[in-house]
Amino acid sequence: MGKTRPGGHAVRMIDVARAANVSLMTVSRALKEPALLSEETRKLVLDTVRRVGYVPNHIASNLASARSNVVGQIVPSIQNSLYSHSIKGCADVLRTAGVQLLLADSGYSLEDEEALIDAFLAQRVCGLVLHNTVHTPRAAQMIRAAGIPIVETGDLARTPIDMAVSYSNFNAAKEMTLYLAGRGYKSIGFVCLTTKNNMRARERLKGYHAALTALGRERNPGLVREVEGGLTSGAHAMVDMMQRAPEVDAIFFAGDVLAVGALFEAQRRNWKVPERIAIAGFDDLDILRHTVPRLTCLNLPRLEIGRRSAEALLQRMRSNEPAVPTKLDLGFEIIQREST
Amino acid sequence: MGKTRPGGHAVRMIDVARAANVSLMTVSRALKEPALLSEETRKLVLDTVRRVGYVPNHIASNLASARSNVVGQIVPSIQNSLYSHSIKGCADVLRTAGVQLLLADSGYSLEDEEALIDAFLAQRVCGLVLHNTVHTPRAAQMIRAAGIPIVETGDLARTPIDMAVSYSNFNAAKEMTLYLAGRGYKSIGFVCLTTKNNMRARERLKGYHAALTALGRERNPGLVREVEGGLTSGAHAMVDMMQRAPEVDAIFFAGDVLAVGALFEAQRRNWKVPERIAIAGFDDLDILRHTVPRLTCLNLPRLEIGRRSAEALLQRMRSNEPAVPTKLDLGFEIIQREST
DNA sequence: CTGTTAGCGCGTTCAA
DNA sequence: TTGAACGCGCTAACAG
Repeated sequence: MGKTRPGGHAVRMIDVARAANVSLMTVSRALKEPALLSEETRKLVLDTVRRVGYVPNHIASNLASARSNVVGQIVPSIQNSLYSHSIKGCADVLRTAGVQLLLADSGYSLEDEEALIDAFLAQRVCGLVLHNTVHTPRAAQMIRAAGIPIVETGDLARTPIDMAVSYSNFNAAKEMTLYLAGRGYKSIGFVCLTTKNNMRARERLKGYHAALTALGRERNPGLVREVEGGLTSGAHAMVDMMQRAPEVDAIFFAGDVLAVGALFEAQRRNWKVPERIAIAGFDDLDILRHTVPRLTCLNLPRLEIGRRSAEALLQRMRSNEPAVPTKLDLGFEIIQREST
Repeated sequence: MGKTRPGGHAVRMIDVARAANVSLMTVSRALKEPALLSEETRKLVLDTVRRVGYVPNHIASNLASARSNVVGQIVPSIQNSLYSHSIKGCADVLRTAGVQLLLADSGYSLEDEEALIDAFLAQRVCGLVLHNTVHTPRAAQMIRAAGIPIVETGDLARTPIDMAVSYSNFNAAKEMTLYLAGRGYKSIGFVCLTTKNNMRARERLKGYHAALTALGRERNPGLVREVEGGLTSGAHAMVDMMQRAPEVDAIFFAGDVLAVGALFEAQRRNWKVPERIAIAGFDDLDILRHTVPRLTCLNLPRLEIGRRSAEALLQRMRSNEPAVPTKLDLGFEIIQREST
């Protein structure tokens, strides 16, 4: 693709050196190891750098030093606000360390993820953050072969490739189900995203089932729905479930904005929440705090996951320690509001 | 930062060449210009590439060819869903061209934007997308000096540094105001984000005023509020305005989720919308289609702006044309719903 | 069609 | 504290 400078020649380090009447290495040091130079020389060089408008060439620097200052992050969807919190956390921490963020979304596809990992490795990223704990065999193998630190988020991987930073979808779904039971709901419905190709949804469903088992309740297929994302899906799932299983008194929407969609539908139909039907959501989206009634949900450490992932990468990069697999469970909390 | 391969040596192009018993250039060509090779050689090389697990080193490639395949994008906020649509559009188009996206957020600060531009130029990005039409003098000068294509979005810049792809905030705000007047509202309030340091908010306010002038109405400071972002701000602004200027019959919330916050507040207070107060929003957030009542708003081509920005960059990169300043106005539309 | 030569801009290493 | 030589992994330009 594009020539870096169609318009002319960039100022190189050697140009600065000549302009300041020092060697190239002195310029290099003034920029990277200023302590090694006399104050006089350092000042001269840095002034010259500014005067001639020199912009360091990290790409050459990276090649020469066999290091990189770019981290790659792959999320299922850039537009989904849940992931943007992780991205933000990651970007913030990386920035303070002078590391750049290469971003891409996989569209929930393992094949696309593999292609992106390929591309990122070709860019010689010095670390990787994946919102995924399942990968194609080739992807996993490439990452291992690259020997760079990598953090898997999105769920607590049983056997991380390298490191894992997340909460447990299983536990979160289980605890919320138990919590609803504790508030007296006898027939708790469960709605999640399609579990096919979505390990996180699968874990949540398992957690729901585990809670039923713990409660000594029967599984009832009529109380479970797998749907696509979106406000409309949540609305449909609720209406449908209440028709086919009229005994349902609470629904736990374990995904995205499903709960909000259901709540709006209830408003439209003038169904009282929680009297007629109780609703609980998964993520603490901003909006859940402002609906009428406000929605009970889980509070997941999305931003913190991004931050801690970046920190884990940076630490591993600095201390060239061997890749000791590490799991970091950041937990979650249940937020009680008026909808349950 | 991190060594690229703490664990061992990467397979280089020369290793592939030796394994396949050809010259290094033949490997390079098999990867970049396969048409130049005999089918036999090409197949041999590509097989070897796979067999030895070679991952191209774009960083070396970029250095040698003085090209880059990374585009940088800077948005005010990564978490704001408005911008994530632009990011998505940009990322999608770039991906099909094999170009990567370096992302960062400026936090609405010009100084931070300047620092990021610095960092991106050091990474030798081959193009830049900025959601901003105002920059520090040094930032603008650095960009020009770098000679790379750049797209400014977020508003239609009067004099773009290079190219501009956007809608006009001025026109959008003006048209919506006129539209509300056309629906019979006599006293139209206006709420926007703090205009200090925010050219887009400023343009919207100007558009509102221009509409009043066109309508032959007086400006009334009691009908204008500048607030911080957030659902709560919208709610407060509405309540406050209705107390101090009881004649207000419609409020145009020209920013973010302000309108949603106001609507929720109205629900809480049992104020009928639009009978007691009409509410119009700026962006067509997903949720505006699902509230009760659904919200009238503008539909802005956020995704398309990202896509077209990326396309503009790619085109400029391919044809080494001189930097002819270009403006692309993608327009907007008004979506009438029940709230007005 | 394939190979050879000469760098890209910088950091590492060693010498002064 | 400073400098010179060499090479990172790859591509451009030219030769065969």
